Amino acid sequence: MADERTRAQKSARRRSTYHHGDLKRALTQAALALVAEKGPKGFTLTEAARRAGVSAAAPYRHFTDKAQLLAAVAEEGFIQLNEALSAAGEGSPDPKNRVIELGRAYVRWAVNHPDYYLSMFGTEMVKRDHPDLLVAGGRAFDNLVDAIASCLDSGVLEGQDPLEIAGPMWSLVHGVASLAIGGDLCDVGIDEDPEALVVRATTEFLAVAEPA
Amino acid sequence: MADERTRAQKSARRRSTYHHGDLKRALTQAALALVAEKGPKGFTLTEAARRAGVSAAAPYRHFTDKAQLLAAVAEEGFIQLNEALSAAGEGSPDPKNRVIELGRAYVRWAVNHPDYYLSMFGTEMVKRDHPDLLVAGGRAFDNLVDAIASCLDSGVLEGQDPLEIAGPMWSLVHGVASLAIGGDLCDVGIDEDPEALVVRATTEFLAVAEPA
DNA sequence: ACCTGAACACCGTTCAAGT
DNA sequence: ACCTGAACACCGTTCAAGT
Repeated sequence: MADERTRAQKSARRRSTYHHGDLKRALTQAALALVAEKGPKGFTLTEAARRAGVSAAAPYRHFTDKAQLLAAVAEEGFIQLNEALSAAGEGSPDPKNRVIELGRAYVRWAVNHPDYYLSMFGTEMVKRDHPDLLVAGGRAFDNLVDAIASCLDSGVLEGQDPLEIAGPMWSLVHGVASLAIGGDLCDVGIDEDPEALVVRATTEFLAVAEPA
Repeated sequence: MADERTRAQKSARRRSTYHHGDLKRALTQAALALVAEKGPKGFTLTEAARRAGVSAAAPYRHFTDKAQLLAAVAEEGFIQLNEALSAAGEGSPDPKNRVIELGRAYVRWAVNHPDYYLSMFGTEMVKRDHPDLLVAGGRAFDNLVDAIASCLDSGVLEGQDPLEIAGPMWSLVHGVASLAIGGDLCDVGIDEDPEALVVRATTEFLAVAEPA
């Protein structure tokens, strides 16, 4: 209504007791903060609504359910991861070195943002149900595929399909990130820094595909 | 009441409508079934109690909280994984081949028991808080370490500490298992069978550490 | 169109009380 | 010692009703 319009426009003064403009964005922001604070496990739709200043039922005007709000968080995670990877890739002109640096940047980002990472690869929702999430995830993955393709093109690595190398490589990198976040490496007595470990492992792994 | 008592004593001779004997075991069994049916996410302490035929408060006589019951499930998972790995190891006398077969068996077990696997590596509880879990996990991991140590001893692989190879190797194998279960590999267009992928990847990885 | 309020069917957990 | 019953403080979700 007219009243609401005004309120929204001077939000700097009036705030949002009346939840005007983009509650959707406010909820996503609140969800992001909550996941960062308490992890994806402690994230609650009700509390996200509370922080956004609306009733517990309000979110259902913008998200079909809790999982969809969590998917929005995960999507933001993939976007940020993608940015971290792009930056790392641009900083490493040499194609093979770039692949290694992508691995390092991936693990670094994951370890520094464990809650995001868990929301991206946890089981609270099924990616398949959230197309935007698949797109964002695919974009992040493409950094790796492109770098490997460069290696193949320039003859630094041998192989046909870059995916044949990208699969194992992603598995390795995700495995390190995942086990590091879970504390599992430490639990079995591996105290090596995860970044160092992934650099060592990817370097060795890539050595195999080198031309003779 | 008296009625219930009678029921307890017969139901196949003795049974446990009266829940006496080992409710702890009954709860663990119920939890196992629930996790297998609905995944660790859908697992509920209340329903585990319901299936065991007791009130929602009863479990607290045997477990401090929900996480501890889930830890019992995860521990059982590690025990079964350990058995699968031991069997695979014994079937492969050649040391290097044994390492590869351990990777294959690991991924196979994980893909065939995704709910167990998720309860073992999910975030519903912190392993650190459950010593038995660390022990069981360590035992499973030792299969890999021992096999790698055999390779070093027999000179099939070069290196100092088996953990230096076991770390990347576990990361790789866990990464494949984890991404396969989550459907992430398929999502980015990698349709290769996870077992085949892990065999290929570990074989290549081990080739690097071969003596010249 | 967007939000509230009240309601429903659940949870995990605690605690007095029973046997 | 082990379990129940009732209670508490939450959830996610739905739906009529307000503006």
